[in-house]
Amino acid sequence: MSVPDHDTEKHGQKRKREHKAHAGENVHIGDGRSGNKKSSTTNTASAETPKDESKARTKKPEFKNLPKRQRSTDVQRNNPKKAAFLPNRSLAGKSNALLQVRQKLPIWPKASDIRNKLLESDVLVLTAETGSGKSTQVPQFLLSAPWCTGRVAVTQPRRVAAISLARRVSDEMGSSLGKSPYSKVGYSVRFDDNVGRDNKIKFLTEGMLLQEMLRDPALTEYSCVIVDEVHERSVNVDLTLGFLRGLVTGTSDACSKRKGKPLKVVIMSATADTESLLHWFKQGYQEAKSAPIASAPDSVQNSDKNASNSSRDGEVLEANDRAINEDDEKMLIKVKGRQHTVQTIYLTQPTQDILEAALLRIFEIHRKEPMPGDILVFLTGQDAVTDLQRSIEETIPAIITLDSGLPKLQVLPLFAALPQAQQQLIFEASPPNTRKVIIATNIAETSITVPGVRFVIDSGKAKIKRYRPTIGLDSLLVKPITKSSAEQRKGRAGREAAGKCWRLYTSKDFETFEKDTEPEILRTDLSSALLTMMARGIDDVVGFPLLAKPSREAMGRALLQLYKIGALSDDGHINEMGHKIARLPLTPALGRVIIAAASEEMDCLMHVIDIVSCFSVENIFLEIKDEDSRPEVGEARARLSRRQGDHLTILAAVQGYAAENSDRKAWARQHMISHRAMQNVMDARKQICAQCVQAKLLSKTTLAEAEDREIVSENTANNILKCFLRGFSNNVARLVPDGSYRTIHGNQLVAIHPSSGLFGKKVEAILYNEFVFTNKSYARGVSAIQLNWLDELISSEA
DNA sequence: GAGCACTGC
Repeated sequence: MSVPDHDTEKHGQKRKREHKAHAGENVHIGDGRSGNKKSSTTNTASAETPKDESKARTKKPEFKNLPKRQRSTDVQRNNPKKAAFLPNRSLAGKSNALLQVRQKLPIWPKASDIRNKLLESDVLVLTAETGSGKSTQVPQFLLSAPWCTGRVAVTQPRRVAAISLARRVSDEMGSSLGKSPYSKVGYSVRFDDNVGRDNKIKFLTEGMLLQEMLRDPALTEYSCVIVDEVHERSVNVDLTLGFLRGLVTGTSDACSKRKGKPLKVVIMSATADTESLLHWFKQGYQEAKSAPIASAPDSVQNSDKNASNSSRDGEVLEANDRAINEDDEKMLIKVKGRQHTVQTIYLTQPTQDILEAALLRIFEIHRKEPMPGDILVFLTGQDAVTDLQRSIEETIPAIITLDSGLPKLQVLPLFAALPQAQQQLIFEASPPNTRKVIIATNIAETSITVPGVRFVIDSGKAKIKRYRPTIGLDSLLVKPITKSSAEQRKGRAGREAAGKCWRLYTSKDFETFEKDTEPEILRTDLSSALLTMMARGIDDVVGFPLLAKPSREAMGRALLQLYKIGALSDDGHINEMGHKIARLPLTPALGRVIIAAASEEMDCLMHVIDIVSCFSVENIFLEIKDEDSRPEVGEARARLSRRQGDHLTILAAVQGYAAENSDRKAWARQHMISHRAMQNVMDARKQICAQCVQAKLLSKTTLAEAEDREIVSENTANNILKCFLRGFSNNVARLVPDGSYRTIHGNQLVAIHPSSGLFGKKVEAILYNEFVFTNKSYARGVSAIQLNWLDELISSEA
């Protein structure tokens, strides 16, 4: 199997490369536009390497809830040669064949129960374990409901999941996908909108639904919103639920725009605490009943609870009463999954050395457990993964000497920063008589499903990011996982057959784990979430219904932050600047930088967009390892390096990549820059440019002229950094006499991260993109600035 | 001298 690396570059010369490419996401390109016999792949992928094409761009489509056998149709789609031979009856034929499989899913017998409950109630909470088929079947069940005159939306936390589920459901329905005529199923994710006029079901990311609410807060196009994977509790899902509660209970201003058409909300989750979810919705109905006017501010609400209800629709009130009095059972459905049994084995004594324990366990499994059966090990991070990989590889020779009859071991690391081609290896069949050992971070818990796993080894730990509002610092530390997370990891052994899970902790330790992972909204910088609310008309962000209430401190810090960048007026309401920032798919700080760069005085928008695009995707720089580094790589990198620091170095990298018109992939390899990350940067750049044109921050002519960007002058370089200062005025530290850096606000000690070009350098002051505590407080994405720029900043604000 | 995982018209 060749490494799927050389996918499209030769072909890419001819077509505009940028808008297609975000490897790992586009499950397959162009497919949506022609889900029928004329395989779309012909115009994009190299016909001679169809498999490589699909693999290069695919993190394995994740059919969480479907048995492996069912995935075969996707293989056919991925393989245009094969697909070309499929007769044209394929759509209907495929759908019929799939029906038999669907009927065996645990969720299948629940169809009428689900429909009946939604006749009575607008809200339904459905818990279903992995393998039940909920994500694919429930949307289809609802299409025949009498209230279902509009679309059914299904939200997903991740883009790949939204796309692959849409494809699966369209197959099941005998429909083509997306924009093609008569297609019943579409999807909408960032960079890839594939929704057709006739679509009845639309899969979309949570973020995308929130975006749609900006334009249509009442979600008038939908009869139902299914919120899937709620147990993951992303910030976006919590915001989504808040808005949906307002819509179903009638407290949202937007309700009247639905013109009496009901909105049904189905909340689907694997493990969530269903009682409290339901309780929270009922509480919403209760509050709606006592609130005098839709979305009245607190002060008004408190003044007279029995004041006129006349402004609200009588029907809504009736529905609310019904909901409040409803028996919980009538709003709840639980479905068993179809997982194979997994035996759990704990340590009898706690261990000090997880890697050692994992190493022993791996060889123990390898000697005693039958083949086939791959091993999946969950560790905390990239370092641990590569350490264990090394130990295993060092130990293998000794083990073989002891027992030469053992099967071989193939060790495969898996973490997000790993180049795509290497991630892809886990999906490839291992050589005969070989057992795979996949050593993974949390990426294998939710984002990537590893096939062939029968044995799981769980370290019981993960790195968790947590924001500290008091000092504006993110910490990224190793913590014990939660019970639900441990169950999730264990379940990875039982997807294809019965399996075993070794936990590298005692059952007593397990009992000390928290039940569920703390919702992200409680451990993140809230400025983005609050701006999202405000831009959608929520005046009283403190009163916005959230399943988990962040601390006052965190809210206060975020509001202050928004005020500081000028997104709020003095009275605390969102202003025009805030609205502009909210429209950009960026953090508020980065959005503010964009606005600053568009000013006549600064005039460096195109450059700033390049840098901001990089900060909004993963790290573009690959690590140069000592062993394999070719001298020319070091030189190529050095040519990109800029003395001012990382911002301008990144700019040089993006410009170098964008200017390369013949072979960008080779350029990326030559500079040890991630091609995949760069494709994402190009997508983001294009999107941000388009939005800047729309917001009149950028004229189309400037955009067109900017294709060859000139060398950055000293003055422009300074302006670029001054723009970043606008959004990141808190992220400034100055050199103090002992040679360390301390923050201007708060006098915190800051070390320049070793990945920075300014590492080890002493400059009067630094500006940085991120402040993260790992084993020290590190500044990442660092540039040198002049302290007097801060005075300029203050005087220009005044 | 070091990087859990996602998302955004």
